[in-house]
Amino acid sequence: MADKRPGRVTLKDVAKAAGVSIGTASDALAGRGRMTKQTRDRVAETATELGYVASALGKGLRTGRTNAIGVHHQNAVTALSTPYFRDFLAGAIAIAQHHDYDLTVLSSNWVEPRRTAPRVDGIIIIDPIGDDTRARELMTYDLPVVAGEHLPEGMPKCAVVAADHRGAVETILATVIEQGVHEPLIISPDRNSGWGDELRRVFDDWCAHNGLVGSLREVRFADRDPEAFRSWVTTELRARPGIDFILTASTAAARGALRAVADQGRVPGRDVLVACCSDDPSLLQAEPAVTAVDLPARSLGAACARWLFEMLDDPAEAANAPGALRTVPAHVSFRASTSGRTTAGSAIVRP
Amino acid sequence: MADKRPGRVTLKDVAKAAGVSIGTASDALAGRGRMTKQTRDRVAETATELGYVASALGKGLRTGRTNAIGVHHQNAVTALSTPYFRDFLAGAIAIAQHHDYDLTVLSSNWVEPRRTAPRVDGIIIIDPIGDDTRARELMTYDLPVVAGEHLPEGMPKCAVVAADHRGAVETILATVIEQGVHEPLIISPDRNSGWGDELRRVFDDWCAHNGLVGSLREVRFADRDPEAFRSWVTTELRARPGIDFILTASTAAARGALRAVADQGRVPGRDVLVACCSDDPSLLQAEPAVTAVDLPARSLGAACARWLFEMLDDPAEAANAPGALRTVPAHVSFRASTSGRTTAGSAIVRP
DNA sequence: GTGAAAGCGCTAACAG
DNA sequence: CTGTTAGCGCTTTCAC
Repeated sequence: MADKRPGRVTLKDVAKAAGVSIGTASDALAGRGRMTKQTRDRVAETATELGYVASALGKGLRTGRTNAIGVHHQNAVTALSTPYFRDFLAGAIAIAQHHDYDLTVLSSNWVEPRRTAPRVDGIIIIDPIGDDTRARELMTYDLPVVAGEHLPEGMPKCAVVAADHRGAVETILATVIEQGVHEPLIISPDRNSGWGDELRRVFDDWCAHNGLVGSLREVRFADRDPEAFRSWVTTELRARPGIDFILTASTAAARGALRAVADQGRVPGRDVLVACCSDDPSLLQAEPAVTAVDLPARSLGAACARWLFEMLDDPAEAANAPGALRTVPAHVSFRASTSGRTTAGSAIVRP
Repeated sequence: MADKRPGRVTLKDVAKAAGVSIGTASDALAGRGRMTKQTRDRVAETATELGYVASALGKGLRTGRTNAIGVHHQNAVTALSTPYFRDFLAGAIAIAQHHDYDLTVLSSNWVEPRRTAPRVDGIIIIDPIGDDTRARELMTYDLPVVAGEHLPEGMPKCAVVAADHRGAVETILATVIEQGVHEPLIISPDRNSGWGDELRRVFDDWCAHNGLVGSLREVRFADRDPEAFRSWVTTELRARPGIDFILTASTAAARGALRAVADQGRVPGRDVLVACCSDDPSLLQAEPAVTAVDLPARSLGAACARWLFEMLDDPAEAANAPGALRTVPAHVSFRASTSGRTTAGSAIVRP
C-alpha cells in the first residue's frame, strides 16, 4: 500500500522526453553502446533536467548486483559499544567504500527465520557463534560469506579470516614457561565460539608439549562481568592452590582474575602470572597492567571485506573459499602481569 | 555479466513444484489471500524443500520498500573512531532492528554524483556539512531524510533532530557570568556547520544580553589537532589579553585552549575559565577537568531513526517534516575548568 | 546508429 | 478459492 513514489521520474520518462527509445536512453546514460555523441549528450541533458535518478532496485534486479555488502553480528547494537566491533566495522567500511559499495548492518532482530535473502552481494559474519541461528540461516542463502574469526565446531564451512591467535598466544606462553610456570589455568569461551576452540587448542598443545596439566574453565562468549569471573576464578584457585598462571580470553576475565588472586592474598604478576588473549584500555590501567594480545580488529574487518570482493569478482574464488583460512598477525603487549619474580617490583612501582 | 545466481530457486520454481500458480504461491507464503490450509501448507513445504528464499530485490521493486534505512556521513570511516558517531549508530541501529530494518552505511566515496538512488527507504544524514556535495545529492532523491544536527545555512530543508545545545550552553554561560566573566571568546566551527551556527547564535545572544563584547574564532568542523588550537588560541590571547572565558566546540579545541592559557603563565579554570560544547574522556582527565556538554549521541541516533519510521508510515508526516525540528536534551558536566576563583584550589588539587 | 521486446523475481488486480 | 495478467525500472540481446 504504502508506496510507489508518484513523482519518481523513470528511465522511460527520460527516453520519451529525449525522443529516444528506453534502451538507447539506458545505454546513453551508462556510456554504453555506440551512438552519436549528440544523442548521448541530449539524453544526459534531459536526464538532469528531469532530475532523473536511476533506481538501484531495478538495476539490481536486472544485474544481480546490489552494490552493498552486509555484516552480521549476533548483537550488533551492544557490540557497537566495544572498540573491537567498531574497529572491525571501520576496516570493512573503508574497503567497501573503496569499491564504492555500501555496507549494510543486517538486522539481527529476527526471532524466526525471515526467508528473505538480504539485499546484499555478500556477507561478513563477525564473531560467528554456534547458537546464532540467524548466522546459520545467512549461510544457506547462496551468497558468498566470510566469517571474521574462527567458526565453532558444527557450523557450515565458509571462508574464514582470523587473527593469528596461535602465534600471539604462543609467544606469551613461551615467556611464562621460562618463568617456571607449572600449573596453568585457562578461562575460555565455550564450544559456541571458534575463538575459544582455537585458544583451548593452543593451550592444550602447549601443556602437552611441556608436560603440564592445565585446567580449564569455560564461560559463555558474551560474559562480560568481572565480578562473575572473580568468583569463578576464586573457586578454581581454592580447588587448585598451585595455579601459578591464568590465561584468559576476555578482558573482563583478566580483571576478575587479578582480583581473585589478590583476594587469596597473593600477588598477581608475581605469585600468579596473568595474561589475556584480547586487549582494551582497562588492562593497561589494571594493577598490575596485564599482558595482552592486541587483536587487529580493523585489519580483520578490512581483510574480510577484501576477500569478499575477491569472491564477488571471481566466481572460482567464491567456489574455493569455503573451508579456507586467512590469518592476520596479532601483536602482544607484554606488561607487568607476566614480568614475574625477576622484575616483580616494576609491577607495583609508581612514578 | 557477473551474475544471475544459477542455482537460485525462485517463486516460479516453487509454484511449479507445488502445482499451483505463481500468484497463489506468493500469497501462500505471505499468509495472504484465501485458500485451503492444505494448499498453503503444501506450498510452504515445497518451498522449504527446495530451499526457496525470497529475493528482497524483486519484492522491493514491486512494493517500493527495501526494509533498510541509510545513514550518511561525510567521512564515515574516520568518524567511526569517535564515540559520538559510534553511539549515534548504535541508537539508530537499535530502532531499525526494532522495526526489523537493516541499516546501511552509505558509501561516501563518490567523488562525483552517482545518479543512483541508494537502495533504502529513507536516509539519516549525520552532521550535515555545507560543502558535503553527497549529502546535498541525497536530499534531492525524493526519499524521506532526517538530519542529525542542525543544517548549515543554505542547505535544503529537511527534518532535523538536534541536541538542545542552547539549553545546555546557556546553563554554562549562566554559571560563568556569575563569576564575573566579561571578555569571552568562542571557538566554533565555520558556516559549514549548523552546529557552529547554533553555538554562535547562543553565544551572541548571551553577549548581547549581558552587554559583553565577545570575540570569535572560526575553524573547520573537522579540525581535531589540539596543537593547532593551542597556537590559534595563543594568537587570540595575545591580541586580547583580557579574555577570561573560552567556550569551545570541539574537545580538541578545549585541550588546546588549556595549554595556550598555561603558556601565558595563567591558570586555566581560575584566570581563564574554559568550557566545551562537546565531551569525551580526555576532558575529564585534563588538568583542570573541563566543563562540557554531554552530547546525547545515542538518543540522537534513535530519535532520527524513529522520526524516519514515522515518515515511512505516514506520508503526511513525511510531507510536513522538512523544516521541522525535534530536540533532544543535553546535559552539562560541570568540572573544575569553570569553578573559578571561589573554588580555584580544587582545580589543581591533587590527591 | 537506434528501437523493440524479453525478462530479472515479485505482488496485486482481476478473472474465472 | 485459485489462475492469469500486468507491470515495478532496468539491462540486454537482437532486429532494423
